[in-house]
Amino acid sequence: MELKSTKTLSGFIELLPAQQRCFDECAARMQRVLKTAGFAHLDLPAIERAEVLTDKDNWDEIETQMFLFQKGDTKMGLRYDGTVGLSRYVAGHINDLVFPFRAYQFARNYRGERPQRGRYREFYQMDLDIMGIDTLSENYDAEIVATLANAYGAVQEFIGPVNIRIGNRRFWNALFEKLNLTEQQQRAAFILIDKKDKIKDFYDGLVDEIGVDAADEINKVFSNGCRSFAGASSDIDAAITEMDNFMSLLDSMGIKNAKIDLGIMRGHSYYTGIVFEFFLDRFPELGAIGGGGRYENLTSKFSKTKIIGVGAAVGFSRLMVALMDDNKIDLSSFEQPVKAAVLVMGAEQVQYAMGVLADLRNAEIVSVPYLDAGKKFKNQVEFADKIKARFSLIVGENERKNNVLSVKDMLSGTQQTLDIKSTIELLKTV
RNA sequence: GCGGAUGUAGCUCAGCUGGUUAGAGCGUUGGUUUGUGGUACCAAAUGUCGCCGGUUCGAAUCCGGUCAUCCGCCCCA
Repeated sequence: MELKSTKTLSGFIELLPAQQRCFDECAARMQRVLKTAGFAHLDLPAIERAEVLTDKDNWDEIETQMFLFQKGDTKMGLRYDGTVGLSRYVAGHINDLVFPFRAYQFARNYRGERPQRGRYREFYQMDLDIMGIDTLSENYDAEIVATLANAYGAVQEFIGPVNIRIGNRRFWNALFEKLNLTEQQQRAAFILIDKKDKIKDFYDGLVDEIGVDAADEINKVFSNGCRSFAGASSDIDAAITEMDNFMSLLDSMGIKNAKIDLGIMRGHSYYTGIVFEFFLDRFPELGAIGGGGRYENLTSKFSKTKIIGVGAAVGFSRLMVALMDDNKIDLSSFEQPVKAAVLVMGAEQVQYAMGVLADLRNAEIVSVPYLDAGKKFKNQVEFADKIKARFSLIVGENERKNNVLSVKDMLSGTQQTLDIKSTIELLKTV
């Protein structure tokens, strides 16, 4: 019989047990930080109506980017990030929620694009957002960034320290206005600035799009800093003041690893104010490991009420898989979860062994039995060794008759005979 | 959608200037007197060499096509 492939579909991820434990631990720690900051956990549907996911009508074109399908007359698709579903959710439950509304999601998202390194078709993303009706203070922007920084801080022992770069769309909009750029020129300039670090002919490209004079002004932002434009216009001043305020709020919350970098743009067109990206100090080559910003009008297609938000997303799978694949995370602490392997020598001992197992578990000792009692004892010890059990608890005829256990220390190889109570005491102290 | 690379045992790969029964390491199973693992030694099992076609006396090896995977673009809603 021909064997079927055991490989996952391209772009899909699965982890080995130790990796998964590490993944779960990091996910739990980061979520705990968000819960402490009062973010409500939302677990929204993975499938949305196609019209929620896209405004485009060209089914063939968007099918290359998303997973779309049809049941009866309903076109639907898998969500590609948390923001779209959240917008629908908030707009739909506007009377049931208290604003400013803060929520986080930790969920799988799906993209239909062709996979490549660090880009998957199915991945976990952590989204956190604060949304307000009509107004939402820019002070929340700082709170979002500080909260996310703390979430990364909770897993610092695995991923190392992060640094934060802060951009500001408002500043650029004000500058573009001042430079009298057309809408088309603004869009072109946006894209070039966003890709600034990736492309070589940044300046030449700018000149092509918006002319020498404007290109020189934009270059000045990167050479002399945004402050050199102080007084150029009231909008520019307001943007600079906004950034100053933002940075001092971060400082108040103990976040010292942030700096302004106006090259940070973010690809999404919906951002309107502060934008930010997080990077790893130790592995800058991984690129942004999370980011976000302030947006407006994201819910306009669902509600007439104006909802303003600031949010962030963490590419959690991408981050963890990139680090684990290159052995940048030490998994040794995740490889030894079993405290006791209960080895059973002969079917007559099974009943006694099961009682021992229940006692161990009541005492919250992670314990695993080997219940093929007819197997050679050698195989049983080998099993205990392979699962890296700290102790083997041997149950043979003698042990059962005397109501004791042979407790073998798998590191030293030494062995002693103890009753169940003393065994549990020993295991709890190790 | 475009470009590059790769497809050989469960896994990682060698073999590829064409030539008898296709190899290694790891893993798996069994054994080294059967109540004791991590080391060592011995042995065994497993492949239509991705698929289709062509060249040839002869193809894992050369050529064409196709599919798949990986990498890089495009795209990034």
